[in-house]
Amino acid sequence: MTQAPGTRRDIPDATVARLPVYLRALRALTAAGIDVVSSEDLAQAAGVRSTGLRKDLSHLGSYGVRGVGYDVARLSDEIARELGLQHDWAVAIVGMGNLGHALAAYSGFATRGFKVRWLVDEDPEVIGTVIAGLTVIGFDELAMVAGDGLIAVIATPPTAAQDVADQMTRMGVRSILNFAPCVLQVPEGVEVRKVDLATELQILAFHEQRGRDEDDDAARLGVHAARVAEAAR
Amino acid sequence: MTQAPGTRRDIPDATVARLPVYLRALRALTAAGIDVVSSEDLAQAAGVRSTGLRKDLSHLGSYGVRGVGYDVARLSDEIARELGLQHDWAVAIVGMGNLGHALAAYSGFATRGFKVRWLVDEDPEVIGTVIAGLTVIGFDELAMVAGDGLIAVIATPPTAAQDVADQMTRMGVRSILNFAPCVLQVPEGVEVRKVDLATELQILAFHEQRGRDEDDDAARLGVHAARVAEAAR
DNA sequence: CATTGTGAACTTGTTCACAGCT
DNA sequence: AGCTGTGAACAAGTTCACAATG
Repeated sequence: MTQAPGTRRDIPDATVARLPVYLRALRALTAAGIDVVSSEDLAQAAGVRSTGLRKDLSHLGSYGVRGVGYDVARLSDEIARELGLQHDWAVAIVGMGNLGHALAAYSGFATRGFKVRWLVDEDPEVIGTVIAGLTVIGFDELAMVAGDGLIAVIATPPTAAQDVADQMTRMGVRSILNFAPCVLQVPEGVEVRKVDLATELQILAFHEQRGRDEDDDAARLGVHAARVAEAAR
Repeated sequence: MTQAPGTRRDIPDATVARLPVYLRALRALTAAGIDVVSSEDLAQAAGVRSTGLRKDLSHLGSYGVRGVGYDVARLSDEIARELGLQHDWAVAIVGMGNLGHALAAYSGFATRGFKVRWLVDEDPEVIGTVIAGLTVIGFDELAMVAGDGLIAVIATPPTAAQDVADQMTRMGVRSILNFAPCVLQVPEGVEVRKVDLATELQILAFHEQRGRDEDDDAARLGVHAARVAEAAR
């Protein structure tokens, strides 16, 4: 079986995770009026190495010109297409606490392919109130209006998160962004990504502690002065 | 040179990133009154495979008992120690917009080893106001009070983020959690972790689109009925 | 004898070196 | 001449199979 036209040339997960970053950098270049960029410069802007960038882009096909670089507009389109961003995706935010509020008001979604279309809560006190121009609805109402391809953002307390996930998957949602600090159990085929603030801080704490120990080692070895000098450029 | 006591047996990054999840699961077990757990059960709770969990824990040392499992309290302590969570870490949140507000009010930090100690903004209108029980201060004031080991959370618009990062690193901060959708340039030795909401959604969009295409393929191949039956268990 | 801990096999991701184009 | 695209080497991470052991 050969590669049919339009067949998924499968792109490594690590590459997919970087495409949004490239896209953002490309959009910034467009805004700056730059329309051709080398892998070296784009890599710099995206915080990766040029050789890795080229390998990533090679998975999408050959859109660069040797000796010249990449056409910014063309590459943007190509990446956007690959990520499925030709049209906007509808997003439902569930859980209207502090975080839910902030997410509802966050302007960064609209410019990057997402339309917050529904705000959901289970508290009757909250249902019906208007947040950031949208009326908060309950699950039953969401179940009636939710279309295909809806992306759910869970911003509830962790105790409620699994129940919310169950309800969402039952109504056909296949993509979930989970802000609740807990592991979600979902049926196969449902993709969950998590954002866990405390976890991120704990990872930083590990490195902070390690850095400290290294400083101790350095001091013991008398390297400290050299390091300070270096830090001062 | 042999492994001195207390020397960094270096733990793989991938393992470090999972330790917080294990810790959370262990704390939940403690709360439930369970004091011994098998790798199988803990892995389930943490959303990983038992064999991977055991490999991860093996990097910390041997704290399990063969034929029995792990002592929940002991393992919790061990992981907390490894992450440097014996004492709380001070956190400064910079940028008091929507997101900054929500983060300042977020209760999930305190219970997991972090104390939000400073709220920072550059707007004179905002400086001096009280948010979640803390008075917002300016950078100059932060520079005077900030001690060693401070963790900075950047919740400013992307245009301000690099400047903030520069100021923070200049005052000795070595750990940054960046919520602004941009790449930060920092000196060597400074650890940056980023949380980018739109990026996460774009990764989900990729999988959502791919799932859709696969459904199309399946339908074309007449596999759809089988899949539906399977999904219904 | 159930369960941990681990070398070895495998898979995925990154870097290097350089051939291939324009 | 300059920059992309890519196979080959290397490194990191995951899974497997099973020996070790309380």
